Formats: sequence, C-alpha cells, structure tokens
Amino acid sequence: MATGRTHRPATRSRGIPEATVARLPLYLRALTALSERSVPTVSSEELAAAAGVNSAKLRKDFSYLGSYGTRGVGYDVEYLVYQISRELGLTQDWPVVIVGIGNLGAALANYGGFASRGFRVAALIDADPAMAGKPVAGIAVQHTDELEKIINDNGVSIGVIATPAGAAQQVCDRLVSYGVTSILNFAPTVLSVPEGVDVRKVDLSIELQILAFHEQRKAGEEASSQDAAQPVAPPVRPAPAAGTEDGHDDSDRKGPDGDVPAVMPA
Amino acid sequence: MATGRTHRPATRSRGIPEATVARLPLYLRALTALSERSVPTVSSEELAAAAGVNSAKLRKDFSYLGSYGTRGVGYDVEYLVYQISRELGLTQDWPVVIVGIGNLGAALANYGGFASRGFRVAALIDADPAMAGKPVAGIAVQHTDELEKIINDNGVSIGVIATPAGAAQQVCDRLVSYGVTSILNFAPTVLSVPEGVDVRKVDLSIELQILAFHEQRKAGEEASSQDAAQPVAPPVRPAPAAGTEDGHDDSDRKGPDGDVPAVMPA
DNA sequence: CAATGTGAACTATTTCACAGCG
DNA sequence: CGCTGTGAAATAGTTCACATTG
Repeated sequence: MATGRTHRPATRSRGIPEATVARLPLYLRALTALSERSVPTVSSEELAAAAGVNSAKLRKDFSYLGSYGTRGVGYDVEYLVYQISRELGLTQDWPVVIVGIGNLGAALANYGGFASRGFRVAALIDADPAMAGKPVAGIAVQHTDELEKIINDNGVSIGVIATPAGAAQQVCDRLVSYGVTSILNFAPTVLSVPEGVDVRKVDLSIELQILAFHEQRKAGEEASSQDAAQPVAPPVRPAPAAGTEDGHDDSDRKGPDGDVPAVMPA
Repeated sequence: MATGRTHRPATRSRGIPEATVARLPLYLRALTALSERSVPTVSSEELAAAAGVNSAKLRKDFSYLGSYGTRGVGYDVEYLVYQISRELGLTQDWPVVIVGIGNLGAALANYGGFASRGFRVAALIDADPAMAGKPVAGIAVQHTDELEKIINDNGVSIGVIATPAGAAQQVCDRLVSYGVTSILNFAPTVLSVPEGVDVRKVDLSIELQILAFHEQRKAGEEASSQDAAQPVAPPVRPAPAAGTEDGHDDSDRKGPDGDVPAVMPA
C-alpha cells in the first residue's frame, strides 16, 4: 500500500474537466430519450433544457469532446449519443459485483438502469451463508468466499458496496486486492484506498442533511421563534480559560449571524 | 436591467459556501464517532483524516461557521458536534415522506441513518392500492390519496421520490403543491420545480458512468486495442455538407487529443 | 442567419503559508 | 510551541458575448 497521501489530485483525466464528465451522463440520457422519439437533431438550447443545465455550459462541455455540432443547425442526436457513449466508455461491457444484499443491495440488483448502458451484474455477494443460493433479481446470491474467483473469471473492475458501514472497509480492501479499481460506495463510511483506485460515494443521509440546511434557511427568513425539540447534545461550552469570559454563546466572530431560528413546520 | 442578474445565485445561503455545506455532514459523522469513543478534542489534522479531506480545507470550512477551536489544542468534540448540528438544522425534527415503495423505497425506509439525525419517516406512500396497509419497516404504507393530508398534518417539508422515472415529475408536482420545498430525487429524471424549491438527486446510473469513464482511462494507459461488444448505435456520421471535406474525423479542433482511438470501433 | 465554438471575464473553491493566540 | 484562523495565490468551473460558419 505505500500510499501515504490520502487526497485525490488524480481523477483529472485527459483534459476533460471533472465537472464536465459528471454531466455527460445527463446529456446522454436526454439524448437517448430524443433518439427514442426519432428526433434527428437538437440545438444546444433544447438539449440543455432537457438536461437541466444552461446552454453555454453544454456547448462548452461538448467543446471538450470535439466539434460535433453543425453551426446553424445543432447536433445530430444519434452521432452525439455515440460519441458520448464512447467517451464514457459505455461502448464496452462493464461487469460489476454488488456486495451486501440487504434491502439496498437488492434494490440495486433490481434497478433497471443498471443493466441498461453497458453495465452487467456479474454477481451478488453476501457474507451471510444463509443468503447463498437465494435468487435476487434473477441471480443467485453467492458467498463472500467466491469473491476472488468471480472477479477474476469475469474481469470485474467495478464493485458496488452496499454493506453496513462496519463491513465496508474490509470489503473494499478485499475488492481492491482482487483487482477492482473503481468502487461505488453506499455505506456511510469514508473508505481509504490505494492510489489509482477511484471511489464514489452515495450517501442518503448526507443529502438529507444538505436539504435540511437549506430548508432551515428558508424557514428562517420568516419566523424566529425557537421551540423545536433538541435531541442533540446541549451547547456545552468547551470551558474556555479559567475565569475570563463566562457564558455567552456566539458573539466574537462571525458565528451564525443573529438568528438561527429553528423554525418548525407548522 | 432591474432584475438583471441571473436566476440561480440563490442556494448560496448565508455566506456559507455550498461546497462547505456539503462537507459538514461528513465532519459531523466523524465527530459523532469520536464522541462515542469519548474523545474530548481533535486537531484539524486528525479530524480531516477521519473525514477524508485535507486539514486546510477543514479549517477554512469551520472558519465560515465561526471560531470554534482553540489554538494550540484543537476542537472540542462535543461542542463542535452541537454547532454543526445546529448549523445544519439537525437540532430540530424533520418529518419526511417517502413516495414509491418499491425495492428502493423499502430500502430507504429501512435505512437506519434516516432516523438517526433529526429525520423521521412520517409516511410511506405508494400509488399501488395493493400496497396500502402493508407494513414496511414497521410503518403501514399509505395510498397517494393521503398525501395532502399527511403533509399538512405532519408539517412535512422534505419529500423523497423513489418512484419509477415516469411518475417522478407528477409526484414532484403534487408534493410541491402541498407545500414540500425540498426534494430528494432517486428517479432518473430531471425534475422541474418552481423557484424556492430545492432538489437534490441521487443517480446510481450516473455514478457508474462516471466510474466507467475513469476506468476506461486507466485501462487506456496500457492497451489500446478495442474489442468490446458494441451495443450502442454505430457511428453514423451526420452527413456533412455535400462534397467539400470528405472523411476525416477530428482534426480541426481539439478533439480527443492523440490516443482516443479511432472514432469507430472496428 | 441561426446556432456552434470559444476566448475572455467572472465566480467559486482549494491550497498555501504564516501571523497570532492559548 | 502547536495549532487555529485567514489573507492571498492558485485552480477550477461558469457565464458572457461574439466572431465564425454551414
């Protein structure tokens, strides 16, 4: 492992900005829909609207891929679908393993979009021997012991972790040791991986907390009464030096300006 | 122009950068773990490592909240847990509804992290009458007809959409019309919502595609043969003008520089 | 002449590096 | 003396606006 560093300056591939890469799948989805309706061409304006971005951004994004449009006309739908697919690597087959077949793992296995574009569920793995053999989404669950063989036999390079948080790092280590180099992590943990391995995480609880933050702000605009329950630890001050300041809460720096009113949904 | 400026400068709440907000939950989780181990204080270095970010970033992030650390010592764990919780709005109770109780909806309902910090599943909703009354995660599923009442009675402002893509926009519209102002969308669609409503999306298929992109690049470092199957549409050229240029592909602009093989797979 | 492709301006985010405090 | 807090520099990403072209 000789890793030392933990951050990831990598992931900046071949001149295409990461932010652009993250939007390509969005464009692809919109284009696929157009393709199914046999629409031959789209303007950046139309496509941008369908993908929920603004058109300048979309054009700039496409400019990183090359000049695939026609001035005065727009983009050829089929051609662009192909180019983006190729850029994303979806013209090839990606076998994936899903580890942890609980509620979430099962949901993932059943998720249609999984199989759609180039991804194929090569195996479902669970540590519980009782799960072994059970069919989920038409595939028999296999025991963790089979991991190495499965990964080797299928050339799996992408693994999905849907285990409880406690098992995630261990599973991750095993996946990596068997050759997996991309991991999609649903467990609420920070995984540490060696250089060269990509991890993306999907974290429900984080998303909700971000929403709560904004929700609180919205509500704060109006009300300013405070009466929500507080299941969280009370604001124990870290005990400053002994005896200078006493107990005010937030006044020295910026702190929450004025009112962090805790509103409540009526 | 009076209004002049663009549409979405919002979401930039109260001086705290969005990127920072997105990391607060991460810090909170790491801090909670420390708290459970009764660790009294942490340095930015340690906490950063636990959260998987670098320490300068963490300090900068915290500086937006106020000066909650002690120079020469670090941060008081309990105090910081409280401050971040408060900032995120987690000291209050957030009732949420989950709409669409398929595999994914059920997984979400069962997800422990849901209930943990301030979030409470107020109701599980499904359009299928056959689901009504069925208990999932200990809660009886209710029919969509009940939505309005449930939202009003519980003061729900956050909704989770776990329906198929086709139903998502409709469900979203209803949620919004009943007063929901934050939506977590698991359906693979771009939702359009009125000003003032926040949407965050979680999209498995996009995450996989991003991984595939990087995976492809890694592989491309070495090999350069292309022999995967091609389920995607063949590279039909958009038929350029009639007769000027003939068939070169990417030479005028940047295009994929250098090694992105040929445009068409064998 | 409509719509792409893109330099240039602007905004956001990260990182550096160090002054200053406990 | 160690570690926070933060200006300032460096990067990354977005938006503007328009010359260019099919």
